[in-house]
Amino acid sequence: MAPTASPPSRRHHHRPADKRQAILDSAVRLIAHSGLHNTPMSALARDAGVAAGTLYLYFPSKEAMINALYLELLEERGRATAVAPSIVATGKPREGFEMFWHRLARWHLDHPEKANLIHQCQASSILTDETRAIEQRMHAEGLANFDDAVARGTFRKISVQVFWALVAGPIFVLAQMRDTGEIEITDALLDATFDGVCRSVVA
Amino acid sequence: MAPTASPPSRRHHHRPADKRQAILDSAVRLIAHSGLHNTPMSALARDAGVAAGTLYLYFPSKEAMINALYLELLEERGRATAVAPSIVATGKPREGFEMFWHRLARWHLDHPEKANLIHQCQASSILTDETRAIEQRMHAEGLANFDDAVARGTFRKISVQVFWALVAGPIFVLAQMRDTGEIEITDALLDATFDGVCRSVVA
DNA sequence: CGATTGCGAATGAACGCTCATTCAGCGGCT
DNA sequence: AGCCGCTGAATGAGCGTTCATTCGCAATCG
Repeated sequence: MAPTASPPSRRHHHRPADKRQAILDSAVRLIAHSGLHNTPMSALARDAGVAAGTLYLYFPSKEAMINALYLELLEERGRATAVAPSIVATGKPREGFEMFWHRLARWHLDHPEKANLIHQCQASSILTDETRAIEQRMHAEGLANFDDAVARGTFRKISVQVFWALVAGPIFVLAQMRDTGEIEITDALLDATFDGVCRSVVA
Repeated sequence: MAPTASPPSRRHHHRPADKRQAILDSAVRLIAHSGLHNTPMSALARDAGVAAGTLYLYFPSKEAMINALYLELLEERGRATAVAPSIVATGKPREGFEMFWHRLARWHLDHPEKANLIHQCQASSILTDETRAIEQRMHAEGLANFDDAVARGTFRKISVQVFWALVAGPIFVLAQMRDTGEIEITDALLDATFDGVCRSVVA
């Protein structure tokens, strides 16, 4: 059944290769295309090039797999949007913010399938309480510098929640419009949006 | 099971009462609670006080039912947020906008189950092309006055898409945070958000 | 005015199918 | 040989959907 070229087998043993990652990659692609609940484990296994049973060597259940995948995507997005502390620390917090926003927007637009999966997970009721708790912790970390920035007068005096809503909300809507084919994302459109976002939160 | 007083209107036979609406109401409640795909038709029928087969007298399939429900919710939201033309026509477009925004926010916050269902439908791949097309038509109607308002200098010169992203995005994020119990919505929080939105789109 | 009949609405048990999950066995490694 | 990662056919629960049957009412008949 081995279809395409097999990877240049890991020397020493055939280890639990990056099979796990292959499974997750397939999950992202298929679920973004067919939906969380129209993607059977069998299809997932076929696409990843493993047997159905193999999935259960890496994840205890479909639900657990989705939850793990969700958290890994959040982490990946967090890494992709992290701004070096050096930039924040220097007197250019405004630039740090622009960097962050553009990275967040870019991530959602460059990885439509991953962004879509995050969206599906949030809407469906598949995420466990534990996952939600971990997510909130990550979110809190990511916005740790916010209070400092407000204190320095970088941002207007608003709560973190309002800040996040004003900053991230527009990105999510743009991403969704793009998914439905309603719009094409251009640099001009992004810049215009960022301009609006700045007016709403920057002091 | 007949709950409220039935209108005496329909002469001739016992007509299809508001059974259809009862089904849709149950759908909103159960789906918001258990998720689109963890809500079997059987549970829906039980909650609505009808037999399983009855559902198929009103809708040809589950998918068709969801699509119909989705469109009806969009219409309801459209009606709830519509601003009288008289207000728009008079020299107070700024007030018209404030009215619209607060109504949109209120609707999402006062009807968490309905808003949640809309969200779930958009994320899942259950909506048909036809439904998406109708939705876009409705959306275009709703934003018909936008160009005029820009011409009059009410709003900054931005595209409709950017406008919608900046205006609605924050509301969706707030609603989602509220659903997960992350925040409690207060008038102050809403006002702060609206203030930010105004800065981003109002000239 | 009561009995009878016609008919569409409503029922709910049954059907077929899909899908998550399991497990007995296989093949290659050391 | 012994181990281990992996396989994939088998399992059975749960779901959407169907349809033969029943129900309730109104018009018609005696």
